[in-house]
Amino acid sequence: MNFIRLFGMKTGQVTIHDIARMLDISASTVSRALSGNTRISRATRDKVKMLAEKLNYQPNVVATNLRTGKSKTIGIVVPHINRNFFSNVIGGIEQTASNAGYRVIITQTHELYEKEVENIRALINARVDGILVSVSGGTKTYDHFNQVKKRGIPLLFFDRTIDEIETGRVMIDDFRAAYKAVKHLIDEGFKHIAHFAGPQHINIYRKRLGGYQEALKESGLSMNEDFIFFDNLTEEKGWKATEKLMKLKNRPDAIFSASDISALGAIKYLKEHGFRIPEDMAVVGFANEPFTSIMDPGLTSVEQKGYLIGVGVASLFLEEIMQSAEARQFRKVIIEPELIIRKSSLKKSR
Amino acid sequence: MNFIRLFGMKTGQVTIHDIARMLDISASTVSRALSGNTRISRATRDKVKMLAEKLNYQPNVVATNLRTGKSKTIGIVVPHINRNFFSNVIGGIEQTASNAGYRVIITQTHELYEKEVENIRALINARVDGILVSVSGGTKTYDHFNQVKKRGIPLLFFDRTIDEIETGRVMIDDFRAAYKAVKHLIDEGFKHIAHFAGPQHINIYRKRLGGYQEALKESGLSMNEDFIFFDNLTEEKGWKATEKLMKLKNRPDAIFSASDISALGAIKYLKEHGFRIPEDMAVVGFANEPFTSIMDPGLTSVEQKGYLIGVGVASLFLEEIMQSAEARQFRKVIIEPELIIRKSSLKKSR
DNA sequence: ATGAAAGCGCTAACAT
DNA sequence: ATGTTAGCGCTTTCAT
Repeated sequence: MNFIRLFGMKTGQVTIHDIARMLDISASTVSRALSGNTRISRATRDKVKMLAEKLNYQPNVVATNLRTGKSKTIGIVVPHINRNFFSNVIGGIEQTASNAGYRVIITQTHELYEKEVENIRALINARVDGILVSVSGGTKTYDHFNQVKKRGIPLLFFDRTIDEIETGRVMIDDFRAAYKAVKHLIDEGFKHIAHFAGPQHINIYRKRLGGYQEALKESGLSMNEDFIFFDNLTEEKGWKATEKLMKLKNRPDAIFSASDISALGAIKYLKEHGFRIPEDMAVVGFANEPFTSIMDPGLTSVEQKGYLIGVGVASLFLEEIMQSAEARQFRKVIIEPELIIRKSSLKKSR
Repeated sequence: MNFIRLFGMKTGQVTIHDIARMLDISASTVSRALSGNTRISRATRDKVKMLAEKLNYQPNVVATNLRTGKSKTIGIVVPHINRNFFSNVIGGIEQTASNAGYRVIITQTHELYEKEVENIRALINARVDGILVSVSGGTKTYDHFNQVKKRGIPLLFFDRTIDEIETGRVMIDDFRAAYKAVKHLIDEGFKHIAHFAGPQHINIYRKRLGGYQEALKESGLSMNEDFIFFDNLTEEKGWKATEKLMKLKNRPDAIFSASDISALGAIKYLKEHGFRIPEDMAVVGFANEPFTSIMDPGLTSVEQKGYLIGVGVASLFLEEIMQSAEARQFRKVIIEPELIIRKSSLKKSR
């Protein structure tokens, strides 16, 4: 039984030892030749590279990861992978990460705290080099995040962040986004602006309400409590809220909705009841969902720059990993939102 | 210098050796106790588990992967991660995979052959246990796929497949989808049906044209060459094609478009020129993009069941990995498409 | 029921 | 410029 083992038996794949044996040199020399950086003779390097090519050698990065303690992998945790905004963010992360030689593992929480804890644990076990999180709606305690930090793994938040935990983070300025949207309506000449504000225990919705109030205040417009709704931001709730608004004695002339989908509900109600948009009622949404450009009239909305957020948070990660754990400073990047103006909010003739 | 090393120094994380040392037993016993399956005394198992818990031990899966030659990871290759259809597929894969203890690495090709080759190589190097691919538009040669098979890594295709390579695959029946759509129009009483067919070098578009033809033939309706367009399926091309159709002496009374977006172009043209939908012209699209349900009138379209395709291809992978490489048989799963009927195609009064 | 030892494939400190 | 050696953390035979 004296076969010369030519290929790794388990995997059936070529290893540096195979190459070493065939060239009668040591494995470390092969390793050096392939990584290129160490001093090695031109001749052996060429020999090694050619043979590696010929045998179609592919390095086992699992072994490298174990040896070096790095995985060149980033873990992502999002509520839903297939929500337009998040898949744009993921696209941005993937692009930036892969340019820097990192792979990306994606997990979703479905807004469940338990799933989030489990995903974080799995990513730690996989020894990812960093974890990028948009926090689930159901998250109450933060121990799992502190675990990540305690282990020295870079943790970054995007979009849905937690103030209590010190990390790098990237988000859009919801206050300013709302301010811009309402200011635009005011500039167009609308004076009685309603707001679908959403549940106020959620951070971003509070900020959007704040921006709405600020814009009104700044322009000396009064706030009308009957004009503000705190329902969930569904299409149906948008429809119903609009119904209520239109039955008031003093109707508003514009709606700023904190979500596109409830803005859609509003528009459906208005159309069904023969009101003209924007003449009888202007509408502005939030998120710039693909359908907003397709509706008739087009729905003015706030673009949240998902792709840019992804690029930003991945870049922050790359920055952070360059620094020693002690030198780390947690940068906060606020992305300026953009108001995409369409017909649903244009009063002035142009 | 006689410190007892308590924790792995590189990673700063607890290992089975730390636990072994503290309990004065061997690492293999710890390993057994934690994996649970081998015969071990109840007492030691409990001791080990409690200490592991207390120290918050997290197994290093990289080490396990190296040792076992498996990574419990599936690689996915798609053209674009943030296209609605693909992100639904990915959602289905992620769900199914994570239930079976697999993680998922996602890569995108942006329809580029070179990117596809590179991604496949990276996934091989990462020693993923399987690779699930929806082939890029730019792919001309198949050597990179054969590499995967040669290495014994399960390879599966979904949606965009390659007939020349023997693999498990999951897709929808495009022929039947088109047939159903056109049959529906015929049943509604439309007799002169145009088709935005798309570039015919692409598999699925040929099949859709086939289904269109079959439905016409079966109903004894004649085909009119002026009614078929082979342009790219953009909104603009849909608009222009419709313009041409409406200027014909013998106009069609319905359009079946192989994509929603060009159907949208058609609808925009029709609305802008005062034609009523579906009275003057019925329209059916393909893909059931979110906007189809939001338009007015709603656009009848073919639902491609992305989530189901994801579940299907992940399940096929799990099946395949149970079998020895020799016993493998490549199952082909065809998902029955569903026609989502909305107002844009309803002639009969109801 | 438990331990000793070997090794997955790679890298890197230390030699020469 | 190259080889030797050790070890990343785990699993798994082979002993006892």
